[in-house]
Amino acid sequence: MTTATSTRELAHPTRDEIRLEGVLHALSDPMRLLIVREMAVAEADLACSYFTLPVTKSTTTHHFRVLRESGVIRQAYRGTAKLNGLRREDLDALFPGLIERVLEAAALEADRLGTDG
Amino acid sequence: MTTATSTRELAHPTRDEIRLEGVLHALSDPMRLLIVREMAVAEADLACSYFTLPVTKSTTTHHFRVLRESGVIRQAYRGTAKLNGLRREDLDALFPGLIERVLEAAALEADRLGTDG
DNA sequence: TCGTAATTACGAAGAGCGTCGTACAATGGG
DNA sequence: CCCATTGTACGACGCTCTTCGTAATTACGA
Repeated sequence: MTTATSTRELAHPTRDEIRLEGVLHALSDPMRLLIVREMAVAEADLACSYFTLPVTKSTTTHHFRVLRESGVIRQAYRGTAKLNGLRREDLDALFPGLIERVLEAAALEADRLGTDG
Repeated sequence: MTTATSTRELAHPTRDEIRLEGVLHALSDPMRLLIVREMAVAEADLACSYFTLPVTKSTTTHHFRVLRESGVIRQAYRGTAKLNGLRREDLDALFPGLIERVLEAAALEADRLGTDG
């Protein structure tokens, strides 16, 4: 109802509010791990529509929200799109090296299983 | 029914059967993370009764099983007790450095939050 | 053999998760 | 102004999870 154009704000946990258990849980889902892996290799933030997951848009929205609310990613509106990016700095400050190891482990497992990522 | 004394066998996933998502999920529960943290600082394998968790024994058994079936720990009977130990070699071979980072992150978070582990 | 300590099995309650479908909202372009 | 694009809200379904209580199992020791 406010007159501002892009007032759509998204709730993010502050760095202090991020919990290890929440991050691990967020990463323990195959779809979300896939999202995070694609996001990690990207230089810039990506729109949700960039990710082509074998689930509906509703489900995709749900997974993005879980990732955001756990502190793994940051989301911001830009026009009709919503840009997503890893919160690398926050995660590395809280859990040094953790994300890198998870990404590396995911890549190794993908190779090992012959699947992709 | 067999005449052997300690035939009680426990099903463990082979190294190849361990999945990253399963490991992350297993570690995403506070109780299980607590168990793994205590196990990590121990030199030898520990009995279930060593761990004093704020849940009942039934629940503790459940968590140990989740950890075993995800490949995080190994369990073996010895008398009336059941000894538990981290599968460090398997985990490090599959996901190099991952467990160490998780343990380190858990310790950092415990310090940060003033809780313990 | 009997008792005790350690752990499991089973069933159940309650909550949460992943998924979907449909209807809705916001933005930008013609 | 209308429409296409992008993403959300809501309700629902089935499944899994965490937790418990109680009964049962196993092994050791007296």
